[in-house]
Amino acid sequence: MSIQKAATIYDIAEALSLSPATVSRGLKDHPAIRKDTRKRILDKAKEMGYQHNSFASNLRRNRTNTIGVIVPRLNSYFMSTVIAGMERVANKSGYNLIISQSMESIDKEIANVKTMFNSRVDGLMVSLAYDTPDIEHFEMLLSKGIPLIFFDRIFEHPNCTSIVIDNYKAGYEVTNHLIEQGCKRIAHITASQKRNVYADRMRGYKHALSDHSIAFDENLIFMNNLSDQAGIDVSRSILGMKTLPDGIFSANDACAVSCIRELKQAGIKIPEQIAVAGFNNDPLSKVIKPNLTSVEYPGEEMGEMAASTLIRRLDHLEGANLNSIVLRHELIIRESSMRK
Amino acid sequence: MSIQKAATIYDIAEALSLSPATVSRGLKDHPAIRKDTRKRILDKAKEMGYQHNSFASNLRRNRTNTIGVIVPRLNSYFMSTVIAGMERVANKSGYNLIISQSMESIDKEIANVKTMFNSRVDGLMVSLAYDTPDIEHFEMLLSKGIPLIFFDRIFEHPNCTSIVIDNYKAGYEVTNHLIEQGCKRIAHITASQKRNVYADRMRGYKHALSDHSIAFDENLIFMNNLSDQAGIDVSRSILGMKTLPDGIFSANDACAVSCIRELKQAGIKIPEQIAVAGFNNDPLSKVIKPNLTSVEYPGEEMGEMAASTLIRRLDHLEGANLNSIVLRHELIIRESSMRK
DNA sequence: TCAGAAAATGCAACCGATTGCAAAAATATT
DNA sequence: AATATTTTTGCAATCGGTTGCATTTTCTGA
Repeated sequence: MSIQKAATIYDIAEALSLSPATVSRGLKDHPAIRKDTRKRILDKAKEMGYQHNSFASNLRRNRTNTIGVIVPRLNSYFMSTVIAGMERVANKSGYNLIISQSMESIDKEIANVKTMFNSRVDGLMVSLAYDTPDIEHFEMLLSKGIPLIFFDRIFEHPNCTSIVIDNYKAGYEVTNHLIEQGCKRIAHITASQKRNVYADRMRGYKHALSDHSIAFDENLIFMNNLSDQAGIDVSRSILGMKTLPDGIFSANDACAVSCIRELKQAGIKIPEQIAVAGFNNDPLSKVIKPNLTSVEYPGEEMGEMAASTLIRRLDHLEGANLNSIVLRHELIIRESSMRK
Repeated sequence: MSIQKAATIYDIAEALSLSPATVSRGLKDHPAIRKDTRKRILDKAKEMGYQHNSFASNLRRNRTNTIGVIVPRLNSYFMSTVIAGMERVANKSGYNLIISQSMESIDKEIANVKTMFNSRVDGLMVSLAYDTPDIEHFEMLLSKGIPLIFFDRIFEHPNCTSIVIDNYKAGYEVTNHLIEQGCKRIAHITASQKRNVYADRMRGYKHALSDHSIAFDENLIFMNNLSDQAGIDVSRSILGMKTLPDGIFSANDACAVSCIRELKQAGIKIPEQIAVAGFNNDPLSKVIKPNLTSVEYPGEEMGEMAASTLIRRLDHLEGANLNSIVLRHELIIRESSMRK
């Protein structure tokens, strides 16, 4: 296997008796280059198999054309959908994506930010870990003017754009729907209240209860990591209660699904005895029997929005100073909560 | 927001009346630097908030510490699991991951390879698109000695390591199992036979049939993109057949699941009338009723393997010249195929 | 045909870290 | 104390594009 050295603009310049400067300009669409000169350069470049060296370019221009992404975990349907959206937009605009996961740990998140910073990303898109208390660890980026965008699990900050859905409203709608179906004791499964997504949904839940004069009951709140196992644990707790709840609102679908399975196994009728609703509209929700009521949540669009907002900002285009973008959401009512 | 300029080794050198060369060496553990000098350098670096500039370094060393990944699609459970594994390993070894998706299109795949090449990735990990006919578009990497690793959807090549499972054997096992459950007319849903994963599973299917003296029937083969919709289409075709098949082996779970739903809706009893098996052990398989028989497929491990093999090769370590790594798989038998 | 304007190209200094080799400083040897 | 060794440090070139400004070439119009 012969390893050939890459052709540079110097090689092209020499071959055409031009200066590297002219070649550099010719390779882009710099106006001060004659059309035929540009053509000669382009042809020769192709002939010599020239490939642009981004590092030299980055070094000089102090830009990397790389965008960092930090997410809690990659292996969820929602998150991979978001990333797919980001990738599409970034790629179209000539940006690369560097992706890392915090594994829901603040320490790993801090380490990731440092890595991103050292990699000189042009901008960063972040969805926060469960227990991240503040965003001090992003200060090094902000102080250097590197744009930071939060999506889904956000943190309010004057210099950062956030892409979210209205979690409060969605939480309200879900709870309201369950109440309308006759539920009076609605359990809520949620996660760290440090995160807006969970805190807001909970607020919506509480508000809907109070709007229907239902007293909030601390014992009906289950706070965990929303995993399959957590769903099983919650179900067991529920089954051990003197009075069963008649509704469950889970802050994600995975947990709701494993609840349903566990409860069904214990002979509980869904939705007759307990109506269940989840969140995210994961593919699972259409497969579980009974089909799971959930909130449709535009992951791909969220990713696209985050990326295009960031890129607009990087390219100094207009309309990039928004502080918050709220995407639509939709309550999808299915059998798991329908008592007619 | 004040934007401060980054400190460079020149700044440190000046502050300590040293040369940039010494600082550069001091920042690493170069043996020819006195301990106390190194300490002074390190301290000053921290004090000045020095951050290593990888671009200058990359430019000079002609390395990027970046690994490219090209996958057909990001938004599947299996793929995001693979990527999670890769990310973990890469991150631990100080490599970044640049990820892009081919959307199952050869043209996009070619474009992605070019981007990766221009980004000067140190190595590339690829799972091929459906209809990629050859790997000519990777030649530019290979001729430059850039390591290329295929995983899952591979292409045999003397210079490339492949990470796979034994798809032939798995296909055989699934089919054999269905036959043991009494199936005699087994439909097979698969995708482009250009891809090893599908061709091998099909070979296993055929071989199992012939080992049980069951004639291969062209009409029982459905070739499509294995999407939800494809599953629905296949189900309709099946329902329109004079003689129904009594078994279905789908090359992925998503398609198997949508088949089951469609068939159940048409009143077909699963597994009594038609036994069904999928592939991948997607979370869906444990939720669909009846639970879906499938093949467990170690995504995370595949990702870890691909990344660690590549990194070993980049670091010129031993044991990195393997041509093929075959991971374990396991047939998980569930209700959808159990006729006792 | 020639001055002057406009267009095209070239010069040379960057960007910041790396590294072979030379030079200087510190230590050891006689 | 003078010389030979061993450690440390510095010089300067290099990686490959980019870009402000100067210079050359081409084009206009009188």
